[in-house]
Amino acid sequence: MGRKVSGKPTLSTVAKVTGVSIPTVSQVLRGTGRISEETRAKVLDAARQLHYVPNQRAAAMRSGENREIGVVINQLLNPFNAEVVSGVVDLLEDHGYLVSIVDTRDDADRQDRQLQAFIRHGRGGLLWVPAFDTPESTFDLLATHGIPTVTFLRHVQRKLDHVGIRNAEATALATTHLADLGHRRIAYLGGTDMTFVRKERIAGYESVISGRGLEPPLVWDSLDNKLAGLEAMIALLDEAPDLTAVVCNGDMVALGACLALAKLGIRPGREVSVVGFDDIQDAAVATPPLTTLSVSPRKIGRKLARTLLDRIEDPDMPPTVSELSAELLIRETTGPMIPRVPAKQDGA
Amino acid sequence: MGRKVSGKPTLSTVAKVTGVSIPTVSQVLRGTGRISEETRAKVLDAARQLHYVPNQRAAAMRSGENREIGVVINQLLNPFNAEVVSGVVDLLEDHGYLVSIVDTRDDADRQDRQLQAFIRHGRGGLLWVPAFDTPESTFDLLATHGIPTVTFLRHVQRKLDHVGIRNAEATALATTHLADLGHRRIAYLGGTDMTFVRKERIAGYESVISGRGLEPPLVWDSLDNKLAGLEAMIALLDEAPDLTAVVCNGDMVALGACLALAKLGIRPGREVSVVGFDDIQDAAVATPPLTTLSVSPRKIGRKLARTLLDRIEDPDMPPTVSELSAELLIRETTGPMIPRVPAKQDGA
DNA sequence: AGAGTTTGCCTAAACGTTTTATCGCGCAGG
DNA sequence: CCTGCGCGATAAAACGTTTAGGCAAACTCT
Repeated sequence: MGRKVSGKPTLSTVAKVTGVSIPTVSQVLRGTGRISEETRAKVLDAARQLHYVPNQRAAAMRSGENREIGVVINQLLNPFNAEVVSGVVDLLEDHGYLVSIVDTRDDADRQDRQLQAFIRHGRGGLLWVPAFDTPESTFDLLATHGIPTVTFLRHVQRKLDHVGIRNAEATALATTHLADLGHRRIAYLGGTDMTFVRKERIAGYESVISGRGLEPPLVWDSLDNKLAGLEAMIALLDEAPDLTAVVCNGDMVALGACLALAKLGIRPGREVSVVGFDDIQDAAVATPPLTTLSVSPRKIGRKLARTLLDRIEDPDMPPTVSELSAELLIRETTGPMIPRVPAKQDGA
Repeated sequence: MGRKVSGKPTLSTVAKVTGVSIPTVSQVLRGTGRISEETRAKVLDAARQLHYVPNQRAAAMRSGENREIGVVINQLLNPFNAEVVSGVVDLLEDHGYLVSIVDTRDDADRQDRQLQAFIRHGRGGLLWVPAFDTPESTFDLLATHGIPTVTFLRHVQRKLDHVGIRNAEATALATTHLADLGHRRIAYLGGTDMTFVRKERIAGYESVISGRGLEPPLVWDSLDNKLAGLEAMIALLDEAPDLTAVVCNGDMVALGACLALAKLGIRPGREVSVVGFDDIQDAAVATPPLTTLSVSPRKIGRKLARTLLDRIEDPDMPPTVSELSAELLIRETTGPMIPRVPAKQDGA
């Protein structure tokens, strides 16, 4: 006995040991077909003793089934995204899927390679935040291979399922809040390219500005991290010293902006109000705690997962779009407007 | 023409269109074997037109080659980890690997399921931060299946390759720095379980305490996030009001601690000094900027990837251990010791 | 007891590749 | 004119599964 001791155990190994045929082993392990109690026990025993682990690749190849899904995200370092992914994983792992994540860093070429790889390696479904300048050809690629795909956050193409945030509604909410507090000169800070998300958010902001007849809109660019937010805020105040409120494109920028204010001796929530977006963990523990627009990332994650599962089950449904409303969490970085004397400010 | 229009194109489709055999197509696409210029051109053409994408699963099954590697990490929300992963991906993607990430959230059961899944799905290599209470059986599982594996950060088992940080050296550096500034009552804050990492760090801290004859060591628990760090710091000061310096288990905790100090009207870097660990992005832009121990996460990432590649190339090498030294970045949360009058403190 | 049904297992084929061995062919050398 | 050889391509086998179909033996029913 012990012909081929080395090498990983396969169905054939188990079959040989047990003295039954390969399909029988397969059926026992998967609980299909008619099998006598006796054989079942023998097989299970042998499988356990050999530490047999099925080769999912071979299985998938034959059966077409595919329980591996890919998450393609633009920036894993962003805590909001990371939490969305958490929610996704929760639900999908419960359904027996293996979720594997990949970070495009908003580079369309990298993204293309990664998607190609996902296709080659046979992912059964995709959750995707399209990179900034995703070309049309990338969508064609996915369409050609008919992989069930749900985009999220960035709503780029209507042919795919989508889960997102009611961005315009959210920023309108924030801007209204500020207007109600008496602010009349309100800027929008954050984002760089005119991404779809940002476009929507700015639209919401501008609608309130013009609806309330406030000072003309002022949009200022910034990358999505604290340091950039800090620098941008300083520049912005230099440009518009009479500013009393800012709606930010994300919490990272908002927190950076607060740091900038502190550095200039201006108190966030007093002389200048700041509203963030995302409600990342840090927002609640910052000093002062950040007023922000909150959409539970885990909820988005679960919604995403559910949408993908539905799509996998019925690939021919018309595309679905779900948009979740944001909630305004009023903390301490917003307060009644206090007219500002545009003071001369020096660095540091 | 157009027998089977639907369905994904395979080698056989391309072969039929071109009028050559399947192996010929395979050889052309992979650049092996002897092929005439004429056929080569024909095949490439057809492949392109059909949008043919090789089925990597089938290929891997036949050839045994395996260009998919898995990253198993304990907490993706931690920015340090996320940056390590960035470094890994950089290098491995260049080598034609697909890197997929999975988050255990330090749950050993989940980790087990995920590793099982990785084995079933045939990952060719693993980069792994073992979860807190990883049982021995998990290591057996990996050993049985002989998957090239490199652990990082948590050095749990000597039979596997490892890339880590010289933890004891690092905290000793920090503690020495504080002692040099005149501090005599220095606490260690952060971490909960006695993980290997934490054990090493505390050892480094204690060695300096006893070497310099300072006040006896004081170790205080905290989860690894800002809020927990904040609460822990308050509790710690309550316990030891004469404290003048803290070495922290991570930047998140350290930043939380600084928030706590600010809340109590104590200036970090003046009345109480704080040293962090990791140098996450926030550390540099915090107010005041955090003195911290820095190990370039991307460097770790690249080292990790390199180690794994070596291991895959030669599976029979004896296990390798690489440890990177941390560097002390002195910013503004540490300063000369000022004797503290243990003031009565009330909440908020 | 014979016909029909159920039970328990097996054989054969298929999934899409890669690999190994082989084959026909034209050509150079003896 | 036969032999040997390099070239270009092919046929067949293999990877580890799952699925469909089949076939004896053991039951059930009249």
